[in-house]
Amino acid sequence: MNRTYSISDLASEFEVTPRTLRYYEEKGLLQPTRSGQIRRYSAADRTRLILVLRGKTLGLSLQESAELIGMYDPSSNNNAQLSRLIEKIQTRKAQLVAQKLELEQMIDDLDAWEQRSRKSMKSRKAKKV
Amino acid sequence: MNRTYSISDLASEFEVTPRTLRYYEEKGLLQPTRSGQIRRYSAADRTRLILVLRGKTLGLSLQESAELIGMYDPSSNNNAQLSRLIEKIQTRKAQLVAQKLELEQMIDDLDAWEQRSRKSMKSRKAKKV
DNA sequence: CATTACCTTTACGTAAACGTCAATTCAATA
DNA sequence: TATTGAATTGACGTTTACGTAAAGGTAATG
Repeated sequence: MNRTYSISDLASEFEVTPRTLRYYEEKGLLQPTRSGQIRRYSAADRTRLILVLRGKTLGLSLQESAELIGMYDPSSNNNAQLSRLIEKIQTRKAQLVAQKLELEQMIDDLDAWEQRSRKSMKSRKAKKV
Repeated sequence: MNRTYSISDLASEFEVTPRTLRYYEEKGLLQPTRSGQIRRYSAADRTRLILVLRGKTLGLSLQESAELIGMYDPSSNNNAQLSRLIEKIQTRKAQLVAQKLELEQMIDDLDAWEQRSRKSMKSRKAKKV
């Protein structure tokens, strides 16, 4: 129990390079312990890594991810901050929803345009383009 | 009609610098015409700018935005690509939804922890922390 | 006509997020 | 014991997305 991970364990599991993990440590996102010179990553480190990587797919900077993760420190118990965090996420989600609607509008436009095109082609019968 | 915009028009409207607009042009995202040396942005340019900026808030690179915008070229009328685009957006939205759920779980955890803390404090009565 | 207000290009600078050697160390194995 | 494999620490390089002068053109205005 209390399993730990080597740098290559995590690197291969999450398809990042060791360099990336060291960089994240440098930026305070991970805090592996050392057995001698070698880094040993805890389950907590692994979880934080997951959060950082997810943050990236959501377009957050490492800085932002660091802040968000800091807000989920059970010992600090800062629910107010966590609520604000959720608000942020909701805002972002709303942006995505809006964007999606707009794209659907676009595709509808294109559909309509295609329809008209087809019709006018028909009316022009065999006329060449 | 066929209104155009100066670089500072767009810059101030969208709160970016002229440098940014020139950079976007350099990257092929905008294609203003010239009256003499001066750039004149069309409504189409303005629309593309909006899309680029929105892409940014969604965490897309300029490259990615360029690709997506390219997919919405009415003259190309490529509905299949547009559909793929919508899929991408939906995927991203799903990620956000999942993330939000996870955060809500986190806040619930913290709430529960807080509850327990309060209770144990009660049971210890006036014992100092 | 001189100033002001915008615009231009050229070009070097910068922060973030790693990539990519190079030179070592250390432990396990042939 | 020699080698191999994985790890380490520098340290410089790279890409993206602009920032920031510097030096100059142009048009309207006092």
